Amino acid sequence: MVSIKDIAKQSGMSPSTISRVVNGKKYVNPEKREQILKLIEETGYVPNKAARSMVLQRSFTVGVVIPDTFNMFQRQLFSVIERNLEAFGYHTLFFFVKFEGKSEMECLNRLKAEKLDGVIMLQEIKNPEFYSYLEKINLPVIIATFNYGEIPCIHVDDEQAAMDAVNHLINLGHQKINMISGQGFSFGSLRAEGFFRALEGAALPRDETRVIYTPYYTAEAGMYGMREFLLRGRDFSAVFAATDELAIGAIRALEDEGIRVPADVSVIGFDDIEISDFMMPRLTTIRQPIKEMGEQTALSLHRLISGNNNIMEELVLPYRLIIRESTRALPR
Amino acid sequence: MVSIKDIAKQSGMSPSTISRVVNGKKYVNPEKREQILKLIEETGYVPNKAARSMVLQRSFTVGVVIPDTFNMFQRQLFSVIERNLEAFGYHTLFFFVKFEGKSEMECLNRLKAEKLDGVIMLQEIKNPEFYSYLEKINLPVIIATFNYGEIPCIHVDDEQAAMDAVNHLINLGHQKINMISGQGFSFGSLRAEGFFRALEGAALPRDETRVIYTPYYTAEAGMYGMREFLLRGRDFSAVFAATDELAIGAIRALEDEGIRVPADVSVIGFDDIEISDFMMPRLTTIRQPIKEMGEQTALSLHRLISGNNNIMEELVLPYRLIIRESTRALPR
DNA sequence: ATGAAAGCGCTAACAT
DNA sequence: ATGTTAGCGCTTTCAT
Repeated sequence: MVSIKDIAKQSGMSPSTISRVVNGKKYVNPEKREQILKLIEETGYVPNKAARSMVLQRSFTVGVVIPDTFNMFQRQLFSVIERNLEAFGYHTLFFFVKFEGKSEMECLNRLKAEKLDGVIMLQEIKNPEFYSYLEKINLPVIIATFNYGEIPCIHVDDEQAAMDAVNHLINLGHQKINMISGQGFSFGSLRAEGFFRALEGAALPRDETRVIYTPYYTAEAGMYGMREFLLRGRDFSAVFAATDELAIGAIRALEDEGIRVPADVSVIGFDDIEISDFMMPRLTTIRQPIKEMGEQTALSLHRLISGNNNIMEELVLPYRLIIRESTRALPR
Repeated sequence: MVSIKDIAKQSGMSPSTISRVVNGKKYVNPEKREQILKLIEETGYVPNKAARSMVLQRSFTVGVVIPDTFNMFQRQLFSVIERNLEAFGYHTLFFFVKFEGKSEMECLNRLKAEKLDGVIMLQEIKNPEFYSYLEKINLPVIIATFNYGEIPCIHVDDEQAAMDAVNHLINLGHQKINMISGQGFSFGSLRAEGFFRALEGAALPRDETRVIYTPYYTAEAGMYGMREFLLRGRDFSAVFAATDELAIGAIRALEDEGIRVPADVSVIGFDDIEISDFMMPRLTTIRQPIKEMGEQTALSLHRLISGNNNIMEELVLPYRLIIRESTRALPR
C-alpha cells in the first residue's frame, strides 16, 4: 500500500508538502504541486482514512441510526440522505437497530468507537441515556421524522396530517372509520391522536376499539390487523392506516374476504411510498416530502458540524393529501 | 473521550495490560482482569476504531457495493447480509454506485481509503480495472446475484429459472409471450436468454421484438415498457417480467387499459419480493432464496478473510417457482 | 504476568 | 515555501 512517505521519497519532498498538496493548502510551489499531483495519480495513492481520522479527531463520516426493519418510506429517505451527505463530503455509516431494547445500547457503543462527525436518527430511540451521552460528547444530532426532547428535528405534522386524512374520509360521508396503527414509534400514536381529533371534530364518538395497534408497520401486520377487525364484525366503511404498507396489507385482507376497495370500504394510507401509485386500486395517502426532508436533514447536520450557529430547532415540513382510487364517497 | 491510557492510569496498570484485557488475551491476572473490566464498564471506555485499524492494518469492516437505485430484492438481501456480517464481528460500509460510469471508479477510490477487510458486490461493475485492483491489493471479494470472471460468487441460475418461468406460461397454453427486461445488469440478459430458450423448447419463434429492455428495473419502468407493447398492438397473452417490480408496473399499465390480469393476460415476475404476495392479483414469480443467499455471502467472505482456504468458487442456489394468482391457463 | 517502547500514516505547529 | 517533529490511540514485540 502506497503511503504519504512513499510519495515523499519518490518526489524528493517531505511528507508535509505532500499533505499540503493533498489537502489543497496554499504555500506550495505550483510546479512542485503539479509534479506531486502527477505522482499521486500514477501511484494511485489515496490517504489512509484511519490515520487522518486519528490525528484530526474526526472521521468525516456520519452515522445514520435506522431500524433494522426499515420500511420503504425510510428506505427512500435514507437514500436521499446518503446522497446529500456524500455531496458534503461525508461517508455514511449505518447503524441498524433491532427491536430488542438491548440493541439500542449496543448501537451506542458502536457509535462511540467511531468518532463520528454527527448522527442522524431515523430510528426512534427512547432511552434518554442514549441522547444524554451524545450530548455529553458534544456530537451533533439531527432527528428525522419525529421529535424528541430538545434535539433539532425535521418532520411533518403527523397529527395534523392524520386529521386531514381522516377528514377526507369524513367529507366523503364516512362515519364508521377504523384505524390500523403500529407500535413503538411516536408517529403511530401521533397519527392515532389525529385520527381521534378528526372524529371529535365531526362529533363522532371517540371509540378506542376502532384502533388496532399492530406490532410492526408492514403489509403483513396490516393484513393481520384488518383480519382482527373483520373477526370483530364489519362495522366500518373506511379505514385509515398509519403507513402505506399497513394499508396495502389491509386492502389485501379486505379483498380476500370479497370486500371491495373502494366500493365497499375506503382505505387511506400515509407516506406515499413509490409502490402506492401502482397498487390496485391506487392508494389514496398523505405524501411526506421525502426529498426535501432528506436534503434538509443532511444540510442541517452539515451546518451543525461546521459550527454554523444559526441552527434550526425544529423544521416542520408540509405534507400533501394525495387522492387516488382507494377512497370513495359512502353510498347512501 | 476516555482512552486506553486513562484506564491504565486509573487502574495503575500499563496500557499493554488493558489492551490484553480488552482483547481477551491470556497472561493477565484474573483479579486484575476483573478490576479492569469493571473500570471499563464504569467509564464507558470503547477502543478507538481508527487507532486499532491503524496498527492492525485492517478495519474490521467490509464494503458492500450496491446500486444507488437498489430495488426491493437488493434491499432485502443486503439487510440479511448486514445482519450476518455483524454476527461475524464486521461493520458494514455501503458504497452506493450511481449509474454514470464515472461513479464506478470513484467508488474504487473510496474503497482504497478504507483498508477494508473485504468487499461484497451487489452491483455489477463492468470495468475490469475495478476487479484487477482488488486483486492486486489482495482484497477478498464475493459477488452476490451474478458472476464475473473468476471471482467467487453466489447466485441463482437465472437463465434456467427464467426458462422455468416461461415454461410455466407455456404449460398454461400461452403461445404469444412477451418479456420486459431491464438494462445494465447481466441477470437481465440471462433471463432474456432463458426466455428465448423456453420459446425454442416449445418450437415457438424467436422473435426479438417480443422483448423490451427498459432503462431500469422499477415498477415505473415496467409500466412504460408495457405501454410500449400496448402501443404496438396487443399481440400477447402472457408476459414475463425480469423482476417483480417490473411486473407490478406492467400489471398497472394493463389494468389501466382495462386489460385484466390474469383473465386477459397472465404476468409472471422474478425475485418474490415481500410485497408481491399482497398485490392484486398476488404475483406468480420465481423466488430467490434471499435469506440463504445473504447468509452464504457473509459466511464465504468471512472464510476468505480468515484465510480459510477451502473456498467455493461459485455457489448456485436453488430457486423456486411460486404460483399465485397472476397467471392462468389460456382460455381456448 | 506485566511494562516500556516502537510504530501504524497522517497533520499541524514550529522552525527555518 | 518547505522540512522537522510530535503525537493522535492502539497493539505488539521485547524485556524483565
